Amino acid sequence: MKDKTVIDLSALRVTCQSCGLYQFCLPMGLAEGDMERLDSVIKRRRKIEKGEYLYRMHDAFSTVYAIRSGSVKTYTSIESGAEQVTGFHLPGELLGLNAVSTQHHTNSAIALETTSVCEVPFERLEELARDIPSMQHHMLHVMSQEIQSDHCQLMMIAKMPAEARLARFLLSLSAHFGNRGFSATEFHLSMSRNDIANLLGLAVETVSRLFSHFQDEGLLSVERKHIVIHDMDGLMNTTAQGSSQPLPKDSSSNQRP
Amino acid sequence: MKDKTVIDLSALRVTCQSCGLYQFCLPMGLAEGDMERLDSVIKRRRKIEKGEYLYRMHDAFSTVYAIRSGSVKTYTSIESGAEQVTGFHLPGELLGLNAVSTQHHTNSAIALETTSVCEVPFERLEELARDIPSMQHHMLHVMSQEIQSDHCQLMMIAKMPAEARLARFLLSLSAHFGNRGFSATEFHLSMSRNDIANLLGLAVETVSRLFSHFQDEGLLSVERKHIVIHDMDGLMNTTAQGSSQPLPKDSSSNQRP
DNA sequence: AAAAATTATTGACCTAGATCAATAACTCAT
DNA sequence: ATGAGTTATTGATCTAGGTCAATAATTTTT
Repeated sequence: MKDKTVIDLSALRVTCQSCGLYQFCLPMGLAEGDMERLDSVIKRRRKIEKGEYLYRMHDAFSTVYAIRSGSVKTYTSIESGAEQVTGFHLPGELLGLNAVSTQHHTNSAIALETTSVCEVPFERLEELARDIPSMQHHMLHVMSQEIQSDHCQLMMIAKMPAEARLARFLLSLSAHFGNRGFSATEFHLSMSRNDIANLLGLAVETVSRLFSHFQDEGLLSVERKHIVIHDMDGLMNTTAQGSSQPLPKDSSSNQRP
Repeated sequence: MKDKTVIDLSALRVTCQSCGLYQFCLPMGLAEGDMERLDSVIKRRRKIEKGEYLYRMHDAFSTVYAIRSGSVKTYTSIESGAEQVTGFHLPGELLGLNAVSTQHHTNSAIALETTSVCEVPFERLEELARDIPSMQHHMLHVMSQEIQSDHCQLMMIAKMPAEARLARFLLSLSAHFGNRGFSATEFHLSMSRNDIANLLGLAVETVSRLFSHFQDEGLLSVERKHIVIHDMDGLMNTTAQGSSQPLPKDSSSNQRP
């Protein structure tokens, strides 16, 4: 039986210090006083149910979002109707900054499960960034990371075989969870096979077959969305399409899994 | 016969106002006084011969580069030796910002032809950005644009057939030149077929065949690196793999709000 | 200016992964 | 619980584009 008051209390106190993720999130590296200024700017905490949108492509841009819990899929689409998943986003990640240049969102963000986010008005954040050098730097840092991770994704889709792409995807998820104190070898996929396939530029069927194949090889166990990695090194080896294995680093403190 | 003194004079005066590209470049939208402050920060003008590196992957990051003339190819590589071209960069573009997060470059930038760049020490730029709101905004703007263009590239490689990828590539070059007052229908490719293929995630042979194919269709003439587009609409149609044609927008016609 | 090296084109063939199709397993609304 | 609608798995086939190979055009080196 749960004590409702505890839940309500935590919901009321919207402070970064009280959030377990603050060292991965926006306030990363801020001095105490600056963190309070940031707190005063964070509008509120919002709860998003599975399938709800955080924002949609073409929406006016005014707010960036920090994920507290849950997970979010972002994707762009073109007129022809084709969609491209651009990433899955986990707690601590900052979403929406890439709309700065157009002033409207160029992708949609939809919750993959019940998700809680902090909303930060971008204008206020820009003001803060002027006064707090480390905040300004952090925003550039976050965007720079996103670019790097996009380049990595590009390379993966353009140059690596299907097997290596899925292995890398799983390893990066694993690293992400590991970094945050969760199990790196056993976790839950909040996204569908379809979404994974789309992100990796593959057909669903290929992803399905690869999961089965990895399982047959004894590299992992997969049962629907539950993954247990048995042979991390083995998985890594499959990501090396040439000779030496390129270890996948957690694009961590932020960005894509 | 050329008058050397004119050339020397323009080389001496390192001011943004005197540069034909200033409305596409870093000083975009700056007030006059602010532009002078920017001028005082720009270290020098550097000339890079074809094949020389502006910077290499893993180099320490200290400087961002604005291209004045010529063109630059950026690419990342992984341990296995595979390389991924991440972009071709033309006058007015700003290079290097994506190294902010790691403090060292994660890609290499090599000149495709004789190229002239302005060097801006990043630390000084960060300082300026604190004092000049529109400069801070512009830096975020540039990075946001880069992310959007990477997402577009991702979508292209993951979802579009080879023909559409090359057509889009040519159209975006065309738009870029058009925007800068050059011919949108006749231009020179400074990059090799190999580089184009790499950027688009294709084999050289495929690119070659597609050029021939486009020519057979009467869409364009190609002679080595010289391109003349005859049927812009026709080219656009080939980029629509489904139904309606997604018009390619120039990746770098920066508009400040 | 000739030789060597690089870059581009074209053809013949082949394969990784897409597509099509048929179940099976799960989710959700009633 | 029950049926409708998803989502996942597996097999059979097909194809876009990759690979291999030969040649030509161009650039670079000597």
